[in-house]
Amino acid sequence: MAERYEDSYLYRLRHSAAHLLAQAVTELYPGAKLSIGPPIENGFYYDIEFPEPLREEDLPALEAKMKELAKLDQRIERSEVSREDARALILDSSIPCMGSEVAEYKLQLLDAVPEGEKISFYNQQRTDREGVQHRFLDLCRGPHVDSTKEIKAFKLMSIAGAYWRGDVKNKQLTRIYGTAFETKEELEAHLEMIEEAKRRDHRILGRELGLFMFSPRVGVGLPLWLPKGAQLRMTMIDFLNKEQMRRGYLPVVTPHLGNAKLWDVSGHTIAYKDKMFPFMVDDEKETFILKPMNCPFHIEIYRSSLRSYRDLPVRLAEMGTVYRYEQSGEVAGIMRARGFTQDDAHLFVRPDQLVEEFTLVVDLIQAVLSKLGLQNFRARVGTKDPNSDKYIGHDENWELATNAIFEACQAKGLDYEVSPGDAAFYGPKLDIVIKDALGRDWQMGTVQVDYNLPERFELEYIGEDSKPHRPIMIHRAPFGSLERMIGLLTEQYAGAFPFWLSPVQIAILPIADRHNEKAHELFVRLRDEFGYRCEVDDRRETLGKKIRDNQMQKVPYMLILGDKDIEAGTVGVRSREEGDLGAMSLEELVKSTVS
RNA sequence: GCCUCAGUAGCUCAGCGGUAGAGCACUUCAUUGGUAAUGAAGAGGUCACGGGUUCGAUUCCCGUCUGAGGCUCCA
Repeated sequence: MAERYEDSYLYRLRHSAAHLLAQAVTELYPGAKLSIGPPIENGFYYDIEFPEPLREEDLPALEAKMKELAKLDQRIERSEVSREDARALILDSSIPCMGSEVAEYKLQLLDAVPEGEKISFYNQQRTDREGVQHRFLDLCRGPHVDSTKEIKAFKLMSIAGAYWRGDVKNKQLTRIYGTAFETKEELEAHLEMIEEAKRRDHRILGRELGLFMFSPRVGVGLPLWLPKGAQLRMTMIDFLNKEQMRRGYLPVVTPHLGNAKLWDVSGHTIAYKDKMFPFMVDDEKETFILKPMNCPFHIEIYRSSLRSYRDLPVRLAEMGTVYRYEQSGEVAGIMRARGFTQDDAHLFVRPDQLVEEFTLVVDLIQAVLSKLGLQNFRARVGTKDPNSDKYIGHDENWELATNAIFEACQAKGLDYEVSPGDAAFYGPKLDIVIKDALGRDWQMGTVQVDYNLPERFELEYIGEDSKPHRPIMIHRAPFGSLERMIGLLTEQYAGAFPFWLSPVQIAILPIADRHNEKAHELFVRLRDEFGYRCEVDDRRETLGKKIRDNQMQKVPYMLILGDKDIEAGTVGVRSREEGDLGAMSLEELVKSTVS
């Protein structure tokens, strides 16, 4: 079994690098208040309150100071002390980096150490050749490496603001991000990997491949889909619709806005208000809102007829475009837009169907992820945070719902982690989390169990006993959103989508003008007889130029058409991955090659 | 919303107190080409926007907008 990162030498090294950073900060910026500095997935950070704002151009000097301090070969030593002694140390202004002026956060951290737990400090010190004393002492659980000289390969990456203890109400500290590795080679490789990831950034590829664009004249976070991106969406929608039809889903279509009263009933106008676009009040004094979710509309459709227990489950599906007023700093290209389309559906089920229906949804999600070629995902069960009051509904229903999710995951052999506080405000959920090229987590598919909206909207079905009963709702979106999924897939494949997804599957390249007519005939055949998405590149350019351009557009196949081919009744086939495949007939091409 | 950074031609970027430059893309001309860029010419910019400093601002300062990386929040 592999060693856990938390137990590794690298983890200790990065933790010590964070201390080294803090030591450099205290020497260069007296009065800086230290808070916390942990190792993280790809490096470390330290959160610090500076007397003057720190700027990015200050980082090289800090890095140089760190190098100098590292070379001093300061021994890093642990000591355990009593709570009283810890307090005294933190307030001892004779120690560099300590003293009452800079103790604010360290004292709070000390108070947060649970009673009975050991309190430890890590100390590193050395007098340099000029006789200057260097010392750094930090309240810290550890562990660390033995000496600062082990910290050789590191780099300070960036500066960011971060709220003390992650709470917006607190002061914002300056977070310095850095990374460290055991060797210079590993550090270089990591930096190279980041560069590579930037090259496959979905925003860059999205423009280069003609998938989507943004215009400030349209508005923040509102993508415009270009022909090739729109084709990609349609292909994904077709695929999902077929999967859903096989599973008994029924299509519905609902408007983009509706009467706010609906959302009063659902609870959105209260719980979700700051995420909604400004309300629209018309002459009749009716208020309309742009829908941030599709649920209330689907609920109205459910309510439109009297439902029997025999009718359930009712599964209403819609590609529903919703609008959420994300804070300006939160929009992120297509991954986090203000208008986006959910592959949404709402399932109205009897209590005895809940686990089975949830299981079928998990099955659908697994099928979708597998078809899209997404293997590296995590499943996360978001449960209620017992300390928060943002949730609605009864505790016993929350428990029933949460248990149903666990049961369904176990039935489908889906490994999951539990994340308290990640539930929706109306119920617990199962989320699929996938990393992008830069290693950032994105929530993709989601399934949510909801006892609350059926209650608020007084949903009913007539049971076997001819009495009304209350259904349970399942909200689910296997992609999560089309926008985010396309962004993720673009990075995943670096723009080279699998054949079935490629906006243009086959490019036909006539060599000279006199081949254009045949090229267009071929185009029509491939489109109408075989259903392929094709393009003819009849620009007056050389073949080499056309090949290069279509290769950069990541078109899976190019068909080259010249005198030789027309005479022989063949085409020259070139594959995106394998290059020139030689001449073949159309039948050969369709049968054995294109896929 | 907050912290840091950035905004020069459609795209990628250089320049930096004396009113702008390259490559690609675009247009025109020549070339009709066999597996990753044919050659030449031309056209393109209120240097994001608004103020200020200055004889003079794309360049320095302030504000706004937009984008990026984080934080908070989320599909």
